[in-house]
Amino acid sequence: MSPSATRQRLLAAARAELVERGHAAISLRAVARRAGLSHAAPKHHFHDRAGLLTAIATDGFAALTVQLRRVRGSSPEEHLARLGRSYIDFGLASPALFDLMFRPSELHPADPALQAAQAGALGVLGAAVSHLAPADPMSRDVPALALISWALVHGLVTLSRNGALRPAVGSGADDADDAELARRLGDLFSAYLAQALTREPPPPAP
Amino acid sequence: MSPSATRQRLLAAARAELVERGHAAISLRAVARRAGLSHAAPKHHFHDRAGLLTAIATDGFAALTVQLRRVRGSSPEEHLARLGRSYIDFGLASPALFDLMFRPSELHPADPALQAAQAGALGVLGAAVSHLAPADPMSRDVPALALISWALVHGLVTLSRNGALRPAVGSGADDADDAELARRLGDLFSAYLAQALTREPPPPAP
DNA sequence: CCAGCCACTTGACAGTGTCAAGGAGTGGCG
DNA sequence: CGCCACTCCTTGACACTGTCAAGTGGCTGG
Repeated sequence: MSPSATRQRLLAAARAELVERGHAAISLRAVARRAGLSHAAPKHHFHDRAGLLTAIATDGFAALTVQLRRVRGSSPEEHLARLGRSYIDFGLASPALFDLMFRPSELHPADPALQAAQAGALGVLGAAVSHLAPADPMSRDVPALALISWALVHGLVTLSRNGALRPAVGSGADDADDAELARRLGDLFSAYLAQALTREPPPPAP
Repeated sequence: MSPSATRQRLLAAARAELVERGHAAISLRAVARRAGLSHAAPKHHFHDRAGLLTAIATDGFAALTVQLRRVRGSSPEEHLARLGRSYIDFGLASPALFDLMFRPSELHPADPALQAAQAGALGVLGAAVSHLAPADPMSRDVPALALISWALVHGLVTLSRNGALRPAVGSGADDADDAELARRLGDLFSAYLAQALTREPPPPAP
């Protein structure tokens, strides 16, 4: 709870280990060593290994939320499209953190702080979609559309980092192409979504 | 390569450990014990821990492919919708396996057998989408739509198992409601997609 | 018959998460 | 002032893990 200095030091060390050692092969003893503490120091602040990871994931959701809140768009459609792009960028910029955030088996999924942070991120998407089509006859499906949009961008991040999109992009593709394809697919989806909601002719393809 | 008996026994034990111990906290020594072999037996057949997991993931993609190939639909739209539902069901029926299949950090992502199995599953979705709108002026975006559809159902599975959809479904929700919501969102998406492609009035909401 | 190979075991090593117990410092209270 | 309780952290230990090196058994082909 109280952000004691050593607790913060442990968290910083854990984040560093996370980004450089990659994925969740993160070791309590290694972060303690990096923080200059004894090997059981983490146990005191975060009861478990899962407890430490939960704290990091919670911070991750908070960071995602503020990043999404910063997004602006001249129209509701553009706003949603930029939100999706921002979400994709977040996932691709810090893959290890993003991975961890959606790995409930290694976290304490019932942790209230974690759930609150998670709900905060969804709230941004929900608000954006509800602004998109407030008077549309299908507006009762609007939360559903928020979830669909979320699932879409989330899936794009996952597949992109798996290289699963690569066969579609060509033989000489690299990671950057993969990421760019993910962004373009997100844009394309929001174009389709806007078209379906306004029932106007589709926008020119990118 | 050759499906020697003990190799099969190890794989079976590993799958059993995977479903009951959950996620990838699967231990080489535990599967060897369960298979009645010595603790280093897995090393001989699958060089690494990642090697074992890669073999299981490859089998998983193969199983997903045959399940998707079995799907039929009276119309291309219905076919795609049922494919999505089948994909979601697969992910929710065996969450640990599904998790593993999309965790390249714990696999050997460059393994040719794994990549082939992965491409096979995508091929089924790609074929379904290309049948959906062959003469549509936007048909050059059809592979993009296959990827979008894949990303959507994939994200739905991930979010559903995370309980991330739960806030939208109500306070008294449980896992079954979550799964049902994921399926309904998949159906809704395919309805939107069909509408966007045919530019006809939207179908009645479920 | 026997050399070679394949499939597997045995033994060892460093590293891990978790627990119990203990110590060092600090603040409060008689 | 003296003492106590408390929080924070360390130390030591345990069982367990993945990985490697070396060894063993049995089957096979020459």
